[in-house]
Amino acid sequence: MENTTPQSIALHSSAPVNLSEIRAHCSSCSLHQLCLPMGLAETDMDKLDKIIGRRRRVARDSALYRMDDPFTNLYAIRFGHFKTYQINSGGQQHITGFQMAGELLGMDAISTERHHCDAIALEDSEVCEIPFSGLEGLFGEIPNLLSHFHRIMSREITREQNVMLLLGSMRADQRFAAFLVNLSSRYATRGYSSTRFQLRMSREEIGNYLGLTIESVSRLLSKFKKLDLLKVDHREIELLQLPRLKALAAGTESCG
Amino acid sequence: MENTTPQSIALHSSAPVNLSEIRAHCSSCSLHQLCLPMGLAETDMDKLDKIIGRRRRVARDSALYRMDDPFTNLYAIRFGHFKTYQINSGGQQHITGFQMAGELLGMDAISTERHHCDAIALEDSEVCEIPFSGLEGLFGEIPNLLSHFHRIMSREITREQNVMLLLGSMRADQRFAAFLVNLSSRYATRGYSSTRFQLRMSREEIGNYLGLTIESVSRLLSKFKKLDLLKVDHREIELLQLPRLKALAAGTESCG
DNA sequence: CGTTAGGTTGAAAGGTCTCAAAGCTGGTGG
DNA sequence: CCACCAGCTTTGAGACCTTTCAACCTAACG
Repeated sequence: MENTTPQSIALHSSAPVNLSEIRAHCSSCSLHQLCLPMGLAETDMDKLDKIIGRRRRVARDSALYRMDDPFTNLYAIRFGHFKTYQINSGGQQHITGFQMAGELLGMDAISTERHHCDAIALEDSEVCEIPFSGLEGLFGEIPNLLSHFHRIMSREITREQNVMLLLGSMRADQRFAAFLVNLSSRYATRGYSSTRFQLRMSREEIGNYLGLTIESVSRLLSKFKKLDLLKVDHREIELLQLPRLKALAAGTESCG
Repeated sequence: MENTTPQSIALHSSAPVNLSEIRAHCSSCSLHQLCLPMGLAETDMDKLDKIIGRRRRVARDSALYRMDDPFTNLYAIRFGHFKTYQINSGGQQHITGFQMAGELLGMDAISTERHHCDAIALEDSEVCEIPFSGLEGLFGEIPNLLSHFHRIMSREITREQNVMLLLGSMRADQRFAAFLVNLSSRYATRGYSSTRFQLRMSREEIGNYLGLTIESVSRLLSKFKKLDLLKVDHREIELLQLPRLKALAAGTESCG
């Protein structure tokens, strides 16, 4: 049996993180049309490569960073999934997002130079460390990089506004449908199936994110199954009627 | 009676916006330690002045921009208050934020070059138009401006995460307490009283923002009044026990 | 002084949560 | 190979919180 896949390396090592000191190369990365270097010329991508730190493995359930950690790097996800959550003063956590390959983590830390949330790997994952000071140094040289960085931050703002919309004005079934539709489209842009995928998070994590209890999520899954909107087997999901799910999320259609 | 105050100009003119063509000057603006030019040297502030467009009046209830409007400017609020809201596919609106003097509007439009929400003045207000292309041109020249801009965008991300926390995991009374405490601290940083201020938004708008009905907001006000946490007279509010309100928002204390 | 918009209050309904129990699955050890 | 356990999930019943629906109030305004 081969022992060289990322997962196996992480699993067989004693240390859960920082396993890989391999330098990252944007130009050879399959995600570069989705990630920070999007649209960059080859020469500019090389410059970006020079400032990018090592690739870093993060084993399942371990932290990429924790709240209040000093901010030095942004992280681009190479593969795997993460969740980010805040802990309120009552001690309970609330998940603010699930992130997947090609997405950038840590932007909320720029303002105070400390991370505002915990970022935990949902499965064995790998990220590129992007030292922010190095990135700032490149902005003057590569205007395209700067403007794309602004677009990424702006997109994060609109993403969060959509979640506010979801939490502030949708019923439980709408929220859950919107959640599934959102995952679906993100997998689609990554070249995966928009109708069959694996949930990387537990029911509890889904509920926490959507402002629902685990029982409500479970009931909604059962209800959607009964309505033939989807099939579930553990975390394996197949969306049978994506259009109806979209209509449900939009509030156009109701599931009495 | 004088007819030269910002309000009266706006009120007596036929056109609701674009009344003022006076060029803005950051250095003479009382908000420059709160706003985009924060921490800038005098000479850099002058450069910023050169690219900043006119000041623009926005009469109460009229739009600074609308969803899908093409994005050309960011806006810094000089005085007055705004609300921003999204409209979901069902046609109902959801308020994503209330903005006040010194805060920046429009950052969510950078990613798609179209505005993602409506921005409506809650009272007669004035903003500085900041052409984004001009701002981008300055970033290379003034690194401090760029890094402060990044801090502002990052702060917007954390602000929204806090709202997600509020909507996703707080009870109605906690939400309302958190809302009041938030306003209180923002007025405090602007040099106003942290305990006495005027609500610029209707009960309906508060409820919409907090994911509650107008009736719930009204009941919470009555409840808080009964508990001697505050006094209300229409939109005039006095917080009588800010510490207890903070404890309520934090979930440390409960109001049975 | 009637009208209107915004706000308050009450009673009933509804949705989601809480609590509880049971089912399923994968891992462990005999 | 099977029994057993722990963790996650599902399902049910009742409670609770917030909403809905309705009536009433108040201030502003023509």
